[in-house]
Amino acid sequence: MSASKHRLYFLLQRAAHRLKTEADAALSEVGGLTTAQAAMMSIVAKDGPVTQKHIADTLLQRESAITAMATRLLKAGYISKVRSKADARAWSLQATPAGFAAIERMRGPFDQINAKLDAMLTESEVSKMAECLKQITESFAPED
Amino acid sequence: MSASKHRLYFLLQRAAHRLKTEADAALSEVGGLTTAQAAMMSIVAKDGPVTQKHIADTLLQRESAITAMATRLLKAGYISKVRSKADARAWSLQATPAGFAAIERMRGPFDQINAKLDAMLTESEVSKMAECLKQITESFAPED
DNA sequence: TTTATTTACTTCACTAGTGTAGTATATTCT
DNA sequence: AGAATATACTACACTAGTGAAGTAAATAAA
Repeated sequence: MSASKHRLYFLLQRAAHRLKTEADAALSEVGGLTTAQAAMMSIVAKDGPVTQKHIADTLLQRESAITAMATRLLKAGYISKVRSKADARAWSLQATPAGFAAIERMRGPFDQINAKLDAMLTESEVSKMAECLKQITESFAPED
Repeated sequence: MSASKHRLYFLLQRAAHRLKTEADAALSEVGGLTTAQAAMMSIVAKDGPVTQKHIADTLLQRESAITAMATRLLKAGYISKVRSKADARAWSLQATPAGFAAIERMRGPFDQINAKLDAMLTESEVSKMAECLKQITESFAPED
């Protein structure tokens, strides 16, 4: 049991938590977005008008989490939320100019974090890590 | 920028979140503990009577998070909380028999998760991952 | 020995997620 | 077309964390 010997689960959670907290601190300095908000905004900005289901699927989260996050982003003025013309059940979310601006502001801090990661890991370590993390996410996908 | 190209930050958060959700579901079936509670209980059980500060340092979390978690674990009857004899400010937390029993029950599900990880990753991948995750946690330690 | 500072913990308002139970609209099956 | 089912979202109670502001005890400095 190599994974249990190394306590891989614990190490993964701890690293993720530490990195998230650090990123949140860096983002709060330039203002506007938290890392969780940044994750959702990136999808909204990139994939054009999206439904909440699309976001939930991409982030591997529940629809209820997206409802709550959309409410916060709406209140902050970063997204617009109108009924989808194709489906009366669904919403159509889009980034506002203020939303795009907030995404721009967060780029700097995020580049710095990535630079720090690149400084401590070799290129092959990064790509190896990425591969393993993808595999973990896939293998632990719901209902399998 | 290898890390940004691979979106390492995003992959790490997503894998951690997915793994945690899956582990929580598995633990809830045997009953008693969540993964967050399991993390704290492991420390309390292993390191004997501990202060909340010790737990906060080990888990890289704020003292306020530990206060809240200790309250829940106390209510569940998994720990005892008495004043430290050495330091009147501090508490002395210890696992109760019910706490030890809960830890035992969670071992099965956790072994299964580790087995799944071992099945999809080679031993060298696991140890390499562990090393990288430790390095990330250290490099992003507070105040540096 | 007083004073200042640090330390261990608490409280509070907040973000952010799960999971369950609901509503309203779409879709599929006879 | 009508009935059954699936889908998109909401509401709610809950866990779990941050960060700031506070209290009381311990330690260090004067």
